[in-house]
Amino acid sequence: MPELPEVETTRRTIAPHVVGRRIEGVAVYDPRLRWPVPASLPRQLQGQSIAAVDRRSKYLLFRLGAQTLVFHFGMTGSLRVLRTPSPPAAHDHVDVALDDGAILRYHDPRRFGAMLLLPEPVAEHWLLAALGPEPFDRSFDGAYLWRALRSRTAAIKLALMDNRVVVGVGNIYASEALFRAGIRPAVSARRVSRARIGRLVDAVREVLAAAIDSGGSTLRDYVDGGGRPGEAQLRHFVYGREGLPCRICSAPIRMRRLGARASFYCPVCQT
DNA sequence: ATGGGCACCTGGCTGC
DNA sequence: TGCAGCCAGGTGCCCA
Repeated sequence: MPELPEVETTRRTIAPHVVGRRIEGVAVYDPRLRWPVPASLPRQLQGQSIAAVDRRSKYLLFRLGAQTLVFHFGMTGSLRVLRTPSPPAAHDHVDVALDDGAILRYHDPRRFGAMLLLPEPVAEHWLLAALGPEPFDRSFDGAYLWRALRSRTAAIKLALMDNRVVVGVGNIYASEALFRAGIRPAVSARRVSRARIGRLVDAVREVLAAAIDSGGSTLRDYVDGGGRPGEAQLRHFVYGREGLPCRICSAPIRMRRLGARASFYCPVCQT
């Protein structure tokens, strides 16, 4: 599901509806997520006001003051704002009712997602504490990535998807960024030259920024805070395009598995 | 510390 | 039409 662009698009589409609002009540229809939604959560959330909606990695953070309501969407999670109430459907897990009548509804068929209420500073919670830099942060540059990868023997694509190296890059955008940088996904990370690592930093930023501009990628489940699908999947150069002609050189796109994840590349544009 | 593989769960698609 | 098998955007955890 959601990689950084999808979580960020959700954040942007939801924030105008929820910032400054007070939580009237919470209904949990099915607490079975990656970690069970605590029975005490509705009582703890009731009456709290949402000061801001932030994102860290693929986590969405609703700042409540002393606590933060944290969502992770796993593979199939989505969060949307309902302006007019409707009865919960299959896989709708939680409704958060706001003081203006809007409903924040969490939907997650595969239930790999999470909903947690954590004390501030939430950045120090073990789930977030070991995360690497944000891709748009200044600290994520060629020098940093070179240092982070120079001793890593794993495939460059797997290293790029390692949250300790850089956050937010999942299976779609790892393939897309490596295509843009001209690097084959299976190459050992430490064997990629310093110059190409620099190009990869730019490629990661460009790919993620373009996907955010397109409202994220919708392969199956993803919708933004308004319930709308994204369009970034229409602009993928390699992901999901095995056998189709490369958009640059027309060579057939190839697929191979790395760490059990499908990885797509152009055998001509990437070396 | 790093790497590899599995597990968690549901639904959609393919091929027999 | 039915059904088994495979696959899917993530990541925590176990073992080498």
